[in-house]
Amino acid sequence: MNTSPSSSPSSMRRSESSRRATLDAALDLCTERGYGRVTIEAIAARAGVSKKTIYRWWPSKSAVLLEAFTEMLVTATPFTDTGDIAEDLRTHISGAVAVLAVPPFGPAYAGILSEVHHDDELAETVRTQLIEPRVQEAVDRLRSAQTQGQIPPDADLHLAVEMLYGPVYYRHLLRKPMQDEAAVAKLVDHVLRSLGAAAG
Amino acid sequence: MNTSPSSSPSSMRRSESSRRATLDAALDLCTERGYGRVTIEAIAARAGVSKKTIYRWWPSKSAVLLEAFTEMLVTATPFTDTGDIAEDLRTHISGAVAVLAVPPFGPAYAGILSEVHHDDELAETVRTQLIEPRVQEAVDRLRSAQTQGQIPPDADLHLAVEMLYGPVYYRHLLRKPMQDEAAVAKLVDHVLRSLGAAAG
Amino acid sequence: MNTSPSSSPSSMRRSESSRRATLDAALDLCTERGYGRVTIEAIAARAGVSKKTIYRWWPSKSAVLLEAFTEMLVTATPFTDTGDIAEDLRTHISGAVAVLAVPPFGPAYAGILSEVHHDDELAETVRTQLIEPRVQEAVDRLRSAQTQGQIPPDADLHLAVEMLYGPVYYRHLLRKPMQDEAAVAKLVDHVLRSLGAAAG
Amino acid sequence: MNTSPSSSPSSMRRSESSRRATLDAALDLCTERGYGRVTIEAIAARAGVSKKTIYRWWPSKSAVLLEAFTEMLVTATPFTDTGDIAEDLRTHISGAVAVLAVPPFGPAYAGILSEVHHDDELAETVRTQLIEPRVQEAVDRLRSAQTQGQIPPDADLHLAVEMLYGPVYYRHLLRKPMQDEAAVAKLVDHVLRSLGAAAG
DNA sequence: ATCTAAGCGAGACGGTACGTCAAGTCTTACC
DNA sequence: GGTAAGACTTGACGTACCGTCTCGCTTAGAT
Repeated sequence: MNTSPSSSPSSMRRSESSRRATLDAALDLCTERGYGRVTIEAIAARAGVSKKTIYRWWPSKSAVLLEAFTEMLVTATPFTDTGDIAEDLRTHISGAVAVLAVPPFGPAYAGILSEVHHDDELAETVRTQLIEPRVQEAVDRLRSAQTQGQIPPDADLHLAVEMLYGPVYYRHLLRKPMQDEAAVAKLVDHVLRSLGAAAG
Repeated sequence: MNTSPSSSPSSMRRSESSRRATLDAALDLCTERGYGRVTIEAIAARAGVSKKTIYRWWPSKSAVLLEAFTEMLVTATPFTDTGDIAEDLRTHISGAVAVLAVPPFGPAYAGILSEVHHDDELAETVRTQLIEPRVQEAVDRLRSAQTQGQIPPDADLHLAVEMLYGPVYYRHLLRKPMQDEAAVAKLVDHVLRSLGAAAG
Repeated sequence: MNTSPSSSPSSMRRSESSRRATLDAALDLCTERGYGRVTIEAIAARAGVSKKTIYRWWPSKSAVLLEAFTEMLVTATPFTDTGDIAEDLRTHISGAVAVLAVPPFGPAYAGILSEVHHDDELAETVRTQLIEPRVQEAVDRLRSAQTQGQIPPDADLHLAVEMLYGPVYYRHLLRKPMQDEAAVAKLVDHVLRSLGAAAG
Repeated sequence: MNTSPSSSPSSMRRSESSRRATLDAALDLCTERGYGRVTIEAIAARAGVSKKTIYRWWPSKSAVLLEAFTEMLVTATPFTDTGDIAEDLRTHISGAVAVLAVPPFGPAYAGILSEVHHDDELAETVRTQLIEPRVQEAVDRLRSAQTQGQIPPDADLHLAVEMLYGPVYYRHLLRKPMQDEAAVAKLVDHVLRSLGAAAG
């Protein structure tokens, strides 16, 4: 695992304090003015860091925010195995919904996704650093439920994950986030039922 | 139905030719350079229209592209009623997937969504002009299937629509669009089954 | 003599009320915001007159202000003949200084002069309508003094006029206007002495 | 003496080559299209300099041209002391007339003066950087003549300077520049005579 | 223990686009 | 036909950020 998701000059002489100040300033600005109004210029000014330093270590402002965002997400949506697949999916999805509900993470993530379409490198990073690990965890948990007979052996687990995350993204992007635990539970139930599982 | 989706001064003296040239130029530029590199400046130059005129009738570049995009979408994803709900949902979702697959509409829509999070007015327009009419059509069709007994009477139709559109959006935003008709069919089957419908 | 110093279509159907409203609005705006910030746009709005109408009758905003300014000046600096040339010159120059000291005339005139250098037509109008009549009056009065023996017969009267007006313009343009009657009197004395006249 | 006539950030890091290119481009454009048609936009384009850089160092286009003009004038109108005050004044005034006769300096200066009336900062700069040093030189030279008895001890030297420069400005602004050395000589003679000096 | 090369802050630079303003032209409807 | 209203193209405004580029400075690793 690459412990430094950001990039090039690769040096031990990198200033950790500059890195921290940059990430913090970026999140603060994102909270205050929204993703679209965050600029490298402003991050540098706020962090007391030179623009050059930012450009040395990150390719774009979305990369900065992505790093800050990822740091957060890793700890926020753990995957548990209580033996009850429905319970565990509810916990996981609720965690994701909760993170998106807390400024600045929701807007920041929407902003990052907004640039995925015209930034190939960013798209790659989002997929490999953020999406795939999470999807893999979900698939793994589903597969374990499968071996325990809670889910039919021929179920399409990747489709299931998409049916779980899809509505979450859909609502987040249209700014009508999932309201409560009940909505999440209902979604999880439907997805499990669509796989042919016994009702939750 | 609002016949003039764009905005303020409201006048009969508005030049239709300027409006057309603007929308066309916007889409062309979106194809050529991608949403992120479209600028009002460039649209104006390409359309042979003054920036002032654009600013007079639209609040932002996303509003311009949204209008162009909406014009297209209205005719591209009609709702049919063949009596077979699975068939009709497949047709509709496939239409949406197909539109998103054709440049410049896919990138344009991703770009528009990307600004929904920091542009309240745009968000409102997207929801009322674009999303809700389409969702309503889908819900209507599902309800009709419900009265015909193809779907249980207590099914949550709005959730169903979200489970259909959700993965489409999810994949579009992560740039892994639905590959083929089979994938769409599988999704539709799962959603219907999650509602407790008889298998497709 | 051309009674309508402004220009082209020459019609009896011209609206006098529009003309008045335009000139008044122009002077008002000149007082309020200074010559540089007067615009045709603003004059039209203030006067309740269409831009087209202004462009129909005047070639530029300086032409508008020049017409308004000239109307005023005609009556403000009369030439008297008390028999005492020094007295009469003092009266005349003091009149000119006084007009320039009253907003909006001073700034307006400075503004008009400022465009003389890149507007040939305006330059011509300023010279023939404004400067030359006034210079001629001064020369005439000096000549009359000459025939009365108050000034030597070989004196260069045009140079004298320039030595009188020169410092007035010089100070006006550098925004250090003549302070008082005494300064004017001193100037007149010096000019007369430079001509070889008996001391005032 | 202020070695950096232009303004604010005051830095050693300023690019001299940008400064030169800007001043040169400004004068060139002034020659080609006249003061009124010179724009910051065009200066920047011609000089290969960014607009930001111009705005960083000068408050307005007149300030740019003033700096260029001042550089020229300093060397063009030196003050000599041949012992003959009339001779020296003729030399000085002829120098000023000559500079104004050479495009782009005459039109540039008229343009600058044209903005003195609605630009307080510019007015201050023109007075302190351009006018007063020159006036002071003239007054000094006149005072030296005074101590040598060429001019009466009670003569008003500042008035004399105004009588010299006044007609030059007057004629320049009305675009009837002094024609020749003889005209300048005549003016100088009259001014000296007005002071009570012995005839030239 | 001192070189020395890197990272660093600061910020000037050439650019692109922004959103606004006014210029001057043109069209529509009124009188 | 002159007029008020106002949409239109053009082009400049002054500002904000972009990403690149010196500058000196500090600072850690290698000499």
